[in-house]
Amino acid sequence: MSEAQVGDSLLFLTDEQLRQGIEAMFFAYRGFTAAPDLILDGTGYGRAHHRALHFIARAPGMNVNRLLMILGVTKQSLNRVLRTLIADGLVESRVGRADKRERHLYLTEEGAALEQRLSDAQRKWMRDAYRKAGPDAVAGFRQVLEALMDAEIRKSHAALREGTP
Amino acid sequence: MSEAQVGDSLLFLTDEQLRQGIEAMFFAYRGFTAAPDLILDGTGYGRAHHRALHFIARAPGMNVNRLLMILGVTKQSLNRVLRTLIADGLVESRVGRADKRERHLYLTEEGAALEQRLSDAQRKWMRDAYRKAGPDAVAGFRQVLEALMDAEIRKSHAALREGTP
DNA sequence: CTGTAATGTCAACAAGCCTGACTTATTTTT
DNA sequence: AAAAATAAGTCAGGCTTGTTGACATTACAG
Repeated sequence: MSEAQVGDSLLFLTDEQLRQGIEAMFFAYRGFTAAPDLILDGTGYGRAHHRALHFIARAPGMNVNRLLMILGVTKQSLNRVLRTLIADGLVESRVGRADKRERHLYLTEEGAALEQRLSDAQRKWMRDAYRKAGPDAVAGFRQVLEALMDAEIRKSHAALREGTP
Repeated sequence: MSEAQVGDSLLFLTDEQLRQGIEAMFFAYRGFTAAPDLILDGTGYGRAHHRALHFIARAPGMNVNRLLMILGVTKQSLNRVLRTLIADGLVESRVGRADKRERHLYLTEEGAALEQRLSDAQRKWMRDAYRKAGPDAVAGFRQVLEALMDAEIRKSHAALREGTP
């Protein structure tokens, strides 16, 4: 509590301020997933499917192992999701050229269409929030989020932004 | 990175920038919950228990209905969590004075101790991120989070900051 | 006394995650 | 060429957290 407020930009780090940040993160994440969840309700898919679609759309041709690392789940868990998406014709799995053990993942037209709907809803939400908060706030937002990721996760994130890992 | 600060203040709203924000949110939330999850692993409790403990600690004497609204789950789901916490002596449920139908929730000493451990870990994570990002970034972060919560959720959050709803 | 509200309980079920053990190809190493 | 490692997939079983639906208890209000 009385943590020596040396006037020096430490004042905002009270436990109370931190707690408010934690709660804001909790509520914001709920708001963040609400829009796609609504769409998914009608489809028979869930958040896990959404995440897979998102990252396959993001980096088409990604192999299963890399997707596994990005999502941070077990292959059994991912496989169940992927199996239904492939069976339903939303995702296509192609044998690797260089290494035939690998399967490279692509969205079909139908898969891309669903991903678009989900993505549009979520981006709209994000865009509205960004507009309300303004560009400076957005820059700060991104900085804090980056800092909140741990080192390993940040790598996945960086790899996605570049072309290839 | 090359974060395109062309002053225009609309340039950052490209789909690509929004998508990066969405992904950052996804990864950051994982980092955000990682520390308490580690502690919970040893205890036999899960995130649902953590959330209940958090909000009971935050507003001692809160009744079940209010906690229900804040958490946004069904009473059956919360009840299971609450039942184990009460049975294990981490939470105490007292009959309301004014309205004896209500149950008011309090942490026991043991409950407060666990909540502290969880809270400390999460606050440490948050504090480190805040420090890395700096005060201006934190202000922006909070602004965007507020905007990301939808109206209903924001009410829950506001209710917590005041005394009574 | 009756209707409504707040709370709690039981049962059944699904999503989504996990571990462990194992198979099938294929590539790499020895 | 044989052995080891890697990528992917599969089966079986378990856990947590969420859902519905049906119903009981208690207490307040008219």
